[in-house]
Amino acid sequence: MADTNSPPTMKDVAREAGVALGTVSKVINGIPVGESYRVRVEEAVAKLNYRVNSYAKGLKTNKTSTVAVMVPNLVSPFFAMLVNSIYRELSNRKHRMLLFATDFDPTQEQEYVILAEQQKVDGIICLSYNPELKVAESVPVVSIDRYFGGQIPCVSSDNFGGGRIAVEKLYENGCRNLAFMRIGSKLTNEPNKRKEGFISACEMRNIPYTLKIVDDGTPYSAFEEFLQEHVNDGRLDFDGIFCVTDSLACRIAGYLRGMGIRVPEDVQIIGFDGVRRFGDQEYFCSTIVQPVDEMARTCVEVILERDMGRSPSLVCLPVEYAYGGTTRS
Amino acid sequence: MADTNSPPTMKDVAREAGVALGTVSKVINGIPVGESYRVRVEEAVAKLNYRVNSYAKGLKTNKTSTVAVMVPNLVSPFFAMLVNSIYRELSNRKHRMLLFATDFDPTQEQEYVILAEQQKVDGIICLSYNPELKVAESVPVVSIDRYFGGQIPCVSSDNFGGGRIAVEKLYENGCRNLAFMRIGSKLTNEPNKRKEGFISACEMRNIPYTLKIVDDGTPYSAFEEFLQEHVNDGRLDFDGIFCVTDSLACRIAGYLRGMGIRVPEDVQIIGFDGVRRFGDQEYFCSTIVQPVDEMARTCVEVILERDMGRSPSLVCLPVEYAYGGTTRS
DNA sequence: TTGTATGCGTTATCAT
DNA sequence: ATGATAACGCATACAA
Repeated sequence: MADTNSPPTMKDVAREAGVALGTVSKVINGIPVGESYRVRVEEAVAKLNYRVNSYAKGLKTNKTSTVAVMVPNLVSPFFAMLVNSIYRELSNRKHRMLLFATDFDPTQEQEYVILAEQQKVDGIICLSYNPELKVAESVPVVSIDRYFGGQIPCVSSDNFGGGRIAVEKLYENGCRNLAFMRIGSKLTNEPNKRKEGFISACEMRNIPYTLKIVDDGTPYSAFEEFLQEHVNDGRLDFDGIFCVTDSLACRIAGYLRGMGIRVPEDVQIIGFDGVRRFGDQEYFCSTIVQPVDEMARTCVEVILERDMGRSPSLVCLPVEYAYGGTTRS
Repeated sequence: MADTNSPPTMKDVAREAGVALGTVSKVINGIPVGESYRVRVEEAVAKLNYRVNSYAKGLKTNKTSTVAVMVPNLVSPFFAMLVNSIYRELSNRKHRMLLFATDFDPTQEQEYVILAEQQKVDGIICLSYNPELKVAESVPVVSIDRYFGGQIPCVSSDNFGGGRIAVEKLYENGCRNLAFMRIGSKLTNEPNKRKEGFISACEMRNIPYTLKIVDDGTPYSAFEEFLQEHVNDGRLDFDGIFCVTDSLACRIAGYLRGMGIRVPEDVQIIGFDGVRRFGDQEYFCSTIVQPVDEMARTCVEVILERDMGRSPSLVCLPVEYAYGGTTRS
């Protein structure tokens, strides 16, 4: 037995089993073959511990069963949750996940798209901050939370509806003077609609509101100063605050408590995302929960089944409110 | 121009540039070639938007520049942090990351190892819960937090030292009656040494201590009941608790506060891991911080440079205490 | 039903 | 220095 230390190939299996190469291939791929042949091949496979070489297979078939997933990072719990769900979905469909973290850098995003193209992935699922991302025609792409125009389908949650729900909930809980707070890129992405929904609901109900919106990179102390400006005689001007993310909501709650203002007794706060402590414990704050599993499932479906009929260009999934301690039940 | 819609190959580039195939390959790989040839090839590459097919390359060279990373999930902040750091490290070294989530399931772990082998990855970095994981000789493996024996190098933080540091810190802060709490698999992995370190330090200082250790799958209410049993006249028997993870520490703190016992005034708590709210904000609790970046760097180094001299079989990296609100100061 | 031969896109070994 | 050609491991069309 010429047992070199390199992994066995189909040829080795064929020799071991005393059959032809094509027969081995058929057995491996579940194509019917004479019973006795099948058994002999299977024995040889087991004996040699044979593993099909996906690189050879991918080269031949032009299918890699691999999808690239591109997000800013993995430490933000929302991204982590999203990637986790996408992974599960891909795994269920027998696909591998090649992961790229962009750190919000448009240049890196473009480089990773090129890498993914080289890897001949079956598709790219991206949460991109590059408004002019270029990607080859030949590789399917689905975008999360950013609408690139008709060519690239976009999956997002109902950000507008979420903004409205937050206002409705705060109103229902007795709030009559609201504030919206946001920090983030100026790019026109879907999450911007959280603000639109907030405004729309406030105006419909005739609720006075204030917006505090700052660009990415602004120190968070800007929010603290803003809050201090709105405290008179130890009382905050607002009795309800809607924050663009749970992360911001928690920061705001911390500032307020530090200023001696009680949450939720004096002011109620609702965030957005629906992330949980340690991934599976309670919500960090009362929040508008994004349907992460459905978003992940939709992304994967669109990527893997896009050829059957043009897929919808923008799918918007429903959100819901969840109590997390920063509202009155 | 026969412009089929399939991506251009080297052959197309060669034809476009009017040179031979080998010349194109050399240009692509930075092998010196006549100036005029190089320019023509580069122009053709740009014009056709050519991308090297890594599957063909990988098949030929038997190197894929891809590393498989296997963790239980991505939503636990510690795993998320770890994967994030490993990703950065791989990315710096121009490697791709193929990610597998095992959900703590030994069967899935074994299947993923086979998948990774098929993918011909350059190595596998795993945080495994399968004590008898089988992996082909030909693919390098590094294990995190579990020592498999001499063949497979293991990277972990100084769990024993961390346990000692926790005790020292609690003692220094005035605690004189300690408890250790743990939930997790019975498997002998490195984190078990947190308990050993705790005991060792307690005995060295002659501090009375109690252990509350339950198996994976036990409901958390077991801890709550345990605590209730140790409350007399509204006072807890212990004045310091060391928990095996930050996650558990936060749960314990929650139970205690619910029972009217103040943290850190009545009892101080130290966790383990050093995870932060939203990945980048404050620590969840006072904690023993694992050197995640160093662990990631070490894993990647061991995987990518293992052939030069036998790599150490067990590397243990230093941890440190950090204040996070559940201790005094 | 089984075996043989060709080619996927690339690198590398040859002559030229 | 450059161009033709043989593998890499597999799937598949075709011949037996």
